[in-house]
Amino acid sequence: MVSSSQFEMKVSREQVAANRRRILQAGSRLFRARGYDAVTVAEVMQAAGLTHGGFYGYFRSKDDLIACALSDVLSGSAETEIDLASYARQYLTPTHRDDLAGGCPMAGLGAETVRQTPAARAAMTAGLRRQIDRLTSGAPGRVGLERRRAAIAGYSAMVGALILARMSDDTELSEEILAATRDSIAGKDQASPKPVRRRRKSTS
Amino acid sequence: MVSSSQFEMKVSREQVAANRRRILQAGSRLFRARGYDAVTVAEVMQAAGLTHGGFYGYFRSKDDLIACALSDVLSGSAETEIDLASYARQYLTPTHRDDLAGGCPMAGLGAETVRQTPAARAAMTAGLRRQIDRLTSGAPGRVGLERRRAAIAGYSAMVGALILARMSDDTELSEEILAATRDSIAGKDQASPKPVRRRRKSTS
DNA sequence: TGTACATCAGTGAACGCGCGTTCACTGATGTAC
DNA sequence: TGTACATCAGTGAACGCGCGTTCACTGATGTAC
Repeated sequence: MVSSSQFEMKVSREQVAANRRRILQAGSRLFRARGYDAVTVAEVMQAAGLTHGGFYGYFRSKDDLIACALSDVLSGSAETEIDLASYARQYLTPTHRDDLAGGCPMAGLGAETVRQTPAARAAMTAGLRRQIDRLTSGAPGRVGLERRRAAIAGYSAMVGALILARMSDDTELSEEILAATRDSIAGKDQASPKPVRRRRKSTS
Repeated sequence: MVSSSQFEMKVSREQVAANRRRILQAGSRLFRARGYDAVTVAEVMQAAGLTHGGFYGYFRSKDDLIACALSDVLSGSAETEIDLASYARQYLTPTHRDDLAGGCPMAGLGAETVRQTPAARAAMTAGLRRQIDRLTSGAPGRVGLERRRAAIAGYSAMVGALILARMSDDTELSEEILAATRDSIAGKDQASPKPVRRRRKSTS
């Protein structure tokens, strides 16, 4: 097969790219909401507006989709720094807790990803590394190492608290977990150390 | 059916009770190691030394086993208090990270339990509540509320850090997460505020 | 103590269902002349 | 510009497999006389 001109079939290619994007997003949302195993290839395709048979024109397998969907959601700009305190204040909210599908992939899928493909774990690890870096620049501390430690411990607390808050079947306990961890990171009494820097609603 | 004397069939009943205990323990370990969905009823029974058909003499369904197994592992003595700092020091270790089957159920199964039966969530919530109470008495702080907040935030950080450390495919990052969170809770420079009080190796 | 009977924990084959994956086909899009 | 042909994204039926669950059966344990 001779390689075709790169301007042939322009429209089709855009359509295909758009479909791929829709499959990735549908997969990402469904996986976060219900876990890897419980989500069906057919469901993902239906959510993307296609039939299940076409799936293998886009991905080699369900595992491939998982890895690609993770890479996709987690690939944010590594540049922008985030203020740890203000991030915690938006992360540890009932809104985020109840938004499984649109919420943080680390909290929703981190625990299950240990048993996934190396590619899936690699995608997650890369996302985690990026997130830590972004939080480090906006963390309190004199030295870089101190800020990095605060970022790691703070992010761990956020992820853990969100998971425990989601798990609890008692609303009061659930909200207590969010509030306690939020206050512990962002400071209940002490004012936020830096002016709040707004980020997108609730992801990675 | 007339209720039989409570001393009839003594041996059989003990055998049955022992088998039930073995099934619960095998289930608990397998679920923690591989997640609810990936574990087969037949596998659990084989691990308990039985064949799969006998399962329904012990439990009504796989979901029933999940709830009972969770209740079983999480039912520790609520009385004993735990020192937060020393608990963190044994919780956030590579040993615990690598011991999926014998490790903390909250870290291993917490995230997946959101989508489980009400009974499973209730068992987990009860276990979490007990754990928070035990950690509260051994947490730093002047007032009770302050100690409780430290216990919740500290435990959240432990669970989150263990999950993130397990997820990472890079050993260096994984151990950095454990160390950073451990130091953040237990104090790297400041001495532990209370004498270390030994607890069992690594559970709940 | 000995013998016939009842109970019931445990066995393993079988059933039904759902899911990942395959494949022959369709029909719209774009190409060649 | 118009017509015949090639490509290939998408369709939906079908396949195979594994899992939860059921069920007729076995055989050891304990009971009754």
